[in-house]
Amino acid sequence: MHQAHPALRQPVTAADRVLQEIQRAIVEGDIAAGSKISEPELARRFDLSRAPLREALARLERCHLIERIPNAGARVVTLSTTGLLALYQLRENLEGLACKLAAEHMTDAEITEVRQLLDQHLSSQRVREGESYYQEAGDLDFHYRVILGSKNSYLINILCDELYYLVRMYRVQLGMNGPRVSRAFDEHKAIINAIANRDGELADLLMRRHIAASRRNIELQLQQMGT
Amino acid sequence: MHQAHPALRQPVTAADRVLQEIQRAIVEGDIAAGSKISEPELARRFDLSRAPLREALARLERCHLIERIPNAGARVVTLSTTGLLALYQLRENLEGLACKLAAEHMTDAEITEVRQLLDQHLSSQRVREGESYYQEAGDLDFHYRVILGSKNSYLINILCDELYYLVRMYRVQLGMNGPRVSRAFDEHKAIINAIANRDGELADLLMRRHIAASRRNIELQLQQMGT
DNA sequence: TAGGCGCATATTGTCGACAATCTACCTTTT
DNA sequence: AAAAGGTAGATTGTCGACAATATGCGCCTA
Repeated sequence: MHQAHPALRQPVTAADRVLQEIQRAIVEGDIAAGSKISEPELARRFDLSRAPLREALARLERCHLIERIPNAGARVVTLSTTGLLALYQLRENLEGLACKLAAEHMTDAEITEVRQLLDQHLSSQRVREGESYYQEAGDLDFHYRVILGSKNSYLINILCDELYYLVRMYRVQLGMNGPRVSRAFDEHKAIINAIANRDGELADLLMRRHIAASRRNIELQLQQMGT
Repeated sequence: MHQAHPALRQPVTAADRVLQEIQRAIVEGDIAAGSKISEPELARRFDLSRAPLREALARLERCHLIERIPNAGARVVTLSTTGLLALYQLRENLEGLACKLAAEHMTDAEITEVRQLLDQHLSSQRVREGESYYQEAGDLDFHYRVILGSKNSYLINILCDELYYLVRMYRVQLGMNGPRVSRAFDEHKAIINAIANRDGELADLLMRRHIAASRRNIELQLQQMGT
């Protein structure tokens, strides 16, 4: 049997469990951005020893949610405009590539599934006008599918395991709901159409634009906050 | 003082030291590709306890040199054609992006340094005609500089910390010396020229071609080995 | 004889304690 | 009074032992 992707795999070890809990806590701001991580404190809080906790911290560092300095401890990352732009710069390129590869490698069945997913989103989105969480979850779901469709394990690993938690953290903590909801759906549709037509070049272009639009939207919000 | 990049930072902790040793051992095939990793054995071999060893293993997994399965242990990665192609596919894109960004962000001083580096390589390469190791080291050095020049920390992290050990492993173990030595130098020159001219688009294109050429070279060698 | 079950062994995951290092406050000196 | 040094406290890094899980062999059964 084919091994499920690590990100989707359910936790089997104590380190896995505490990793997911801390990940959620950091992403949702339950543990404040920029705050110092105390190993003894977290160990007490989650009721386990420091060994599995440190294993979890190592993986948190891997997905850029914390930064560690030897003998000095770990801090939760601080969110910044420059950091966000650097992250989206990379996303634009990597997800563009993912689209191009998805156009080559996705099966017709997988494409059909994504289309069904979008139809689902559309109907549920009509009901919950502008409710940001569902939009976000749906958006991430779409992007996940396309990324997995690239069939490039390194690319999948980077996007799904290492970058997306940070993307979500920015979205949640800077409140990126915005008025892009319905427009994003149309863009998703156009992207999956290009993939279905096996037009990798177009899919690449559309995805880059899609993410660039999202990035501009974020920049505007940040600018307004700054004033 | 600005913190040096992790990859270049000298080891301060026992886990750091053993990480570098095992990294080297795996990359150079001293620990065979595909072989099982025994924690107790390695702990004895490097004369430390399993705690720092496991820390090192976590980081080895991060740079794709080993694969771990919970409760079942770790194996050194197996080298494959499909894996190599997936890796280079990503490199092409990411280093292309790095070039584009380097054209925007590298200082004139940094560009001058890279040019001096290339001149050094050229002279030392004339002496050691076709000696593959030095070529490789020089090549990596050039790529490192350009990547750092992108000034995008996420991109730097992915390329220098997560992907390059595996690239080196393929190069060393599949013996990628080849006749591309002098041609590669010319390509490097062209790339740094484009960066110096602040022509990001061209630098991107040239770097993609440069890596694609390297990839085709590898494919040929693999094909010949397969027959 | 082939296949499946169960136990012995070995390996990984986790724990609590100790050692090494850093941080912060206080003292001392110019 | 400001700066440098030292010391106490806390935190991280490392260790050895125990618990939980997987691997492999022998045995039993069909």
